[in-house]
Amino acid sequence: MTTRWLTPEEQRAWRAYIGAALLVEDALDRQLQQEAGMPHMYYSILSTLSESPERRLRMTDLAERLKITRSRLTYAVTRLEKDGLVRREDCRWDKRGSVAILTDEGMRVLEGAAPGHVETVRSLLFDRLTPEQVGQLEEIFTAVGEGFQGGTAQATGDDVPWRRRSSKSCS
Amino acid sequence: MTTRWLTPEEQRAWRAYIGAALLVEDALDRQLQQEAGMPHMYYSILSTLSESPERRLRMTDLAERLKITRSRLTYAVTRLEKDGLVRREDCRWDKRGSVAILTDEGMRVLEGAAPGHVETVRSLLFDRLTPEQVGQLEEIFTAVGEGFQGGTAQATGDDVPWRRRSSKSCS
DNA sequence: CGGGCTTGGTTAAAGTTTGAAACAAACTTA
DNA sequence: TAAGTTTGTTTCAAACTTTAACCAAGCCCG
Repeated sequence: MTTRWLTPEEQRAWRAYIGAALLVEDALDRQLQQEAGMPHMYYSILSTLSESPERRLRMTDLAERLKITRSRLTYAVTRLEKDGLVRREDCRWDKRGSVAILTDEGMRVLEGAAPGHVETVRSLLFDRLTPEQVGQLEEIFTAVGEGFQGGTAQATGDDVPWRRRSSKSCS
Repeated sequence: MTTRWLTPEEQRAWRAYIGAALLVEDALDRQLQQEAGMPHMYYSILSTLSESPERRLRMTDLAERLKITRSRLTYAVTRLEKDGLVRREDCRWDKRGSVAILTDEGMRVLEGAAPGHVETVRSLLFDRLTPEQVGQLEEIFTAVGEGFQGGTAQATGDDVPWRRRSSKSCS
């Protein structure tokens, strides 16, 4: 089949998106690196843990929510553990498993970094959008995200490497 | 001043965006790594060069268009040069400068990879959006991107590290 | 029970990105 | 024009990500 190239509108949208998304992530990383000494993803790890019951989550669940690989998470948690912001514990129900737990210190650091982070997100993104656009943004990326639930694979109807299964809480 | 936290709508939009953007970038990287042996950013470098007059661009201009640091670009171009896809030449007008040039081999590789890449972009993004949403996407990220033109700096009205100046073409 | 497959998590090596110097050419200006 | 500053690019080390094993614990079924 002959390639369906992008239409001019699609090209403009794609370029605007790719460029701005990169700038936003960079700015976010820089801001958090300055004020909290960690990149955005690490902040997200703390943040996700803080919202979980007992501030704890199994590694696989955490990876799944953050949409990152287990290996990447292992590395990150090891670093955060060294910094005393997260602690690991063995899962009592499944001896293979381990749980990441946000420490009090981690909670403090998170709370200290949150205002600056939110302010940045706001100034980069929401301050520039109308309320309608905020709604559109949500719809667009919800739609895009859903594409990853059912195995969209391209040309070669391959196996889907991004889908992940779930596991019991193990609180 | 007390923090202006995100509203529930903003939170939903932010989460949908962060998650999906990550998945998209990952999928793009994986697809290009498979089919072209390079990450998305490297592909963008080739692509940008291919659209420039004489397929050449000064390092700084290239970095600016791609919204990446010069250092990152240097590393990438060094690798692409090793692979024979790009060639460097000294700038005749400004002896400090150097130009990156897409080689014929680079052009071939790019052309070979383009269809698969476009197909992926389409299946991940545009196939899931209505034409109106494509328009909204462009507007949203154009607005966001414009925020980086005038120095938006946050809380501490600091110096702006992302703004870059321009330089002569040096064709 | 006892292989053999799957799952949860880590590890090692290679590749990439970052951020702060280092350098050298170009510009400014006294 | 020498001294100081800015600009274009590279370099280096440290931090991070990826990929592909690897290992142990659960699971399945004859």
